[in-house]
Amino acid sequence: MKRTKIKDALLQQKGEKILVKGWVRSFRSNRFIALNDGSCLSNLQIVIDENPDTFEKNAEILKNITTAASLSITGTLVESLGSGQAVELVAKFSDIEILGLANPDDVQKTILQPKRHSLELLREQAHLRFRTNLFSAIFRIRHNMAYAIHKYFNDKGFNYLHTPILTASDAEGAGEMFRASILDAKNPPLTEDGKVDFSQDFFGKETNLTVSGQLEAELGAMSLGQVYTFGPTFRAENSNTSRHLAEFWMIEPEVAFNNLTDNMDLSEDFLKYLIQYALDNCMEDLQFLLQREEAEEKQKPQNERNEMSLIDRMKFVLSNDFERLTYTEAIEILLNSNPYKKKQFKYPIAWGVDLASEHERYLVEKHFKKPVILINYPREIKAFYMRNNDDGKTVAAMDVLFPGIGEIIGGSQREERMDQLIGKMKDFHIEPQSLWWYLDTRRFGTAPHAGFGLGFERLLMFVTGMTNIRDVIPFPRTPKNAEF
RNA sequence: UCCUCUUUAGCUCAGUUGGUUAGAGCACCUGACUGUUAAUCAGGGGGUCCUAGGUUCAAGUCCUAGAAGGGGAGCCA
Repeated sequence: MKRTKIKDALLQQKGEKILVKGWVRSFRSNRFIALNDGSCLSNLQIVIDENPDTFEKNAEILKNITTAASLSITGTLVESLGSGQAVELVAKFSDIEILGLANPDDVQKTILQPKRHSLELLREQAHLRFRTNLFSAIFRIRHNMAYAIHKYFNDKGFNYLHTPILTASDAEGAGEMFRASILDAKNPPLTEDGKVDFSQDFFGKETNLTVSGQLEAELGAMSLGQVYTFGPTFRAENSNTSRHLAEFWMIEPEVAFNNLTDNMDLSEDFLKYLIQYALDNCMEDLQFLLQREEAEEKQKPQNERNEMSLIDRMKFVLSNDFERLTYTEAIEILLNSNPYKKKQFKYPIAWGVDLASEHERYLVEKHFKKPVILINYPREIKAFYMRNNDDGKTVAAMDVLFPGIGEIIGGSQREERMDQLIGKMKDFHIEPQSLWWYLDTRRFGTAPHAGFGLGFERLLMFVTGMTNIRDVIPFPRTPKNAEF
């Protein structure tokens, strides 16, 4: 018989004989097995239809139906007599095959033991946390969001571009990089002036893991028109926060002939599509996350609680236009704000200084109370490739700020004018020759274009309501942590 | 990297002014249990008090250094 997934079994006609396989979540009264196979959040209840006088004869199998064991069971689907579920599967001992044992003494030492665990402990056992309701829900949603991203871009005629993960360009300015090398770490070959001789390394030059696929994506966009990347990204920054990972996944669309307004429109439409997709396709898991969040919120003091629930926050973003304003306007608002007047901000506010997260949070969570797109930042505080505005002071940058998360998207219209671009590179102490291939796109039929980077895990934080980024990626890499 | 808090049983935590044999709930083990929903009831086992020094007659408790983790900040997505 072919295996039926529990997700489908729960919808199937009563009276049918089916085969299911999965892992035991709990076993009660020598009779009721809660079986989960990951196809959905819900368990299937197996009811063992035997008299107690058969127990002795089947002691071996009875003993081995323990939390976390894997089973294969054939049985008949019937209407449930209990109140917790609509249907259940009735089976005899002879219908149950133990596929994999789980010793209760050992299970007890893991998060598989059927009780509530802290997120910190679950993180330490990331290899087992998939087996929990919470993390199976999160990673089903993660899959659905990844799929929705590809679907969105495919439906809009974008091309998925695989930009390199190993890269020799060191001028992107997006952060500290991880070196990729096969040289002997203890005794690397040295040049005459005592530096590491990377000419003897695998690529014949110093290479690193990518911090962004943007520059290469621009090259693709200059022919394919619209491209996007979706891949791992590596930052060797010593960031110890709930919003940063050393290895994370980033989506970077890049569109020829788009200006900053087009770019804002794309980012807003894209985010709304993804949130709508989650509501349309992940409701069972979202309901579970909602209930979990509500239980958590009850533990907190009133003033720290969310004003809106998870699903309400998602619907709220869908039904409101993102607030679009310039950096200069944002500074004005902040200078006129109550917290500024009462000297409640820790960091200074002045034109030319980057906004601190307390300022961004004020704008998003207090002033506008919805997602905000900030544009036209001072040129000195943004990357070299962002297009100079005509005022001579600002660049066509945009940051999309979300409540509770901060910057979820960073992007810009790119500088397409060769002279301006070279001028900017010099200002930022980047040797133009090192990016000769990038500059070539401006030599041969240059065109206005724009793009942005979306942090995949930050999106997932918003969609799942998880407040630590380490809980929305299977195996988080952070300073001092690369287990599994 | 900075600020701050935490580290005691498998887990979550209590542990008084430094003082006898370090406790609870859950989990686990043994037994009971055919309509349970993280089942329930009875009994039982289980400790490198984060690590290394130090003070003291005596340290889970006080001091110094370090490690790991949480929260916040910087950097950013």
